Amino acid sequence: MPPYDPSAFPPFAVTVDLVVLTVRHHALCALAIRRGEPPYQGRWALPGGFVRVDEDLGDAAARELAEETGLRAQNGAHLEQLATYGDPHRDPRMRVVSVAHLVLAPDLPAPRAGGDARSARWAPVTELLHDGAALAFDHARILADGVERARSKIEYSSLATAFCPPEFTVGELRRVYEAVWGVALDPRNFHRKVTGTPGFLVPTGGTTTRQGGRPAQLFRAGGAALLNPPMLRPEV
Amino acid sequence: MPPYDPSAFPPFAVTVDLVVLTVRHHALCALAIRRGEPPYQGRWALPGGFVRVDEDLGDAAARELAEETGLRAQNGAHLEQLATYGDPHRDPRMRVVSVAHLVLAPDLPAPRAGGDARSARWAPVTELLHDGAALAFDHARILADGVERARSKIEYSSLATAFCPPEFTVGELRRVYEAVWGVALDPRNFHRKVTGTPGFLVPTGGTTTRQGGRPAQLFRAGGAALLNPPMLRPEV
DNA sequence: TCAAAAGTGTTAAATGTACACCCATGG
DNA sequence: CCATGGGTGTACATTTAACACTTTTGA
Repeated sequence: MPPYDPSAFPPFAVTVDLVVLTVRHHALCALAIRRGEPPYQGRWALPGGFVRVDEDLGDAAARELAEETGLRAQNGAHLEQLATYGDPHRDPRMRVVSVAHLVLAPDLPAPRAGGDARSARWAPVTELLHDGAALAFDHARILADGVERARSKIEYSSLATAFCPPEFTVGELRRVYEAVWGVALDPRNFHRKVTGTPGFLVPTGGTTTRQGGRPAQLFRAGGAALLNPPMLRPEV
Repeated sequence: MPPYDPSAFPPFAVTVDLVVLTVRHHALCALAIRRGEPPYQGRWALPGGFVRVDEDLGDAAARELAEETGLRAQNGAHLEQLATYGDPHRDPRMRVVSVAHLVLAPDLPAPRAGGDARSARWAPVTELLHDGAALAFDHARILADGVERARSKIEYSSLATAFCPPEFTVGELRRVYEAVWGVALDPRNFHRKVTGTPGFLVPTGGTTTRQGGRPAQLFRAGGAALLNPPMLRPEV
């Protein structure tokens, strides 16, 4: 790396953007914020903000997440770095490099953006990625990358449990997979598969009938991060 | 995203670092550059440099790759973004955010760094990640992340062919998998598997005896990016 | 009593694994 | 001739996929 010559390499602004995903009403949804000022005033965008001088990237993402949603990354939600976007013209005001992060959260929280519920909402990703939605900046691309990451990662990791409350049933977990992948899964084979994968689920002993029908066992996420064997996504 | 207030958010330097991997002598190797100046003078580091004002991140990575190795990303080599590292103290001089990229290249090229071969070399990753090696900055962590990405990605994508010359044999491809994963694979089952995976390999019609023994068919990489079924890495 | 969701059993097909065996070359 | 790597056949174990069937609740 050559010595730093500020005149040859003007500085950049560095931001974090968040793809916050959850499953609501059997649909994969993302958190969107309505922009109150130019550019892209009035358009929907991903939550995000500037990284502070003394702050690591992951810390900045966690801080923005707490500020915009009240969610704590500790508390069930999963936070990981997604990718970095640095097209010279992605922001018309200046040169901004944005480190996008992916958050997977349970359905519980109601969005709040500075206390103004009208300017933040959960929207189905199909809607946000539709041609007419026209998210601000390159946020459609970032959202699409985040959704793709989530779709592939629940296949070989235990991350699908991050979409569930602390205690959940096999059926609830199955509906997460169905919503994220957009397919129907055989409930009987799914049950055998997840309960047979070591470290994925641990029974809490309790049961619930909140989904109707016969009482279902309650589970919480086991320690395993990687699933072996993986969940198989039905082919396209 | 709030308005940009430069006094509140001092600027960052943005760099790209490169994890350039190849397979030489049955070992997974990475390109290392010896630092000629402080900090970490005399220590080995990953190649990299500052992103220019009007340059996208991928373009900066491709440019650095060409400058430091003569490799063109077009020509067989594979280039993808890896991850971004932004710890406030990762560079003692100033706040630097580095967007690491991963390059997979065939064995052919001899390293050259500004024409000085003594200051650039291919080193086995086991050696570079050994405690005594002490790569500069956080480059050991970046290299480890790149190796892990390569190990998992050749499992479900056709990327292993990026380590091979334009035409290669099944045995040569197998030795790539063995070097990257550090395991021995059954040559017979491997042959059936790769030739049976649609879109992975297309025969060129030629044969070669460069590995000795019976002449082997030559193949080139097929169009498929994702392997279905995936190659299975033998369990640990 | 019925609908709904949970959970178990069973079977056929597909896939993975181990290894015996033959093939075609260079030395 | 023989060592070396290339390639095919085959048998067995494991996994997947489809679906019949039983269980336990609330309405």
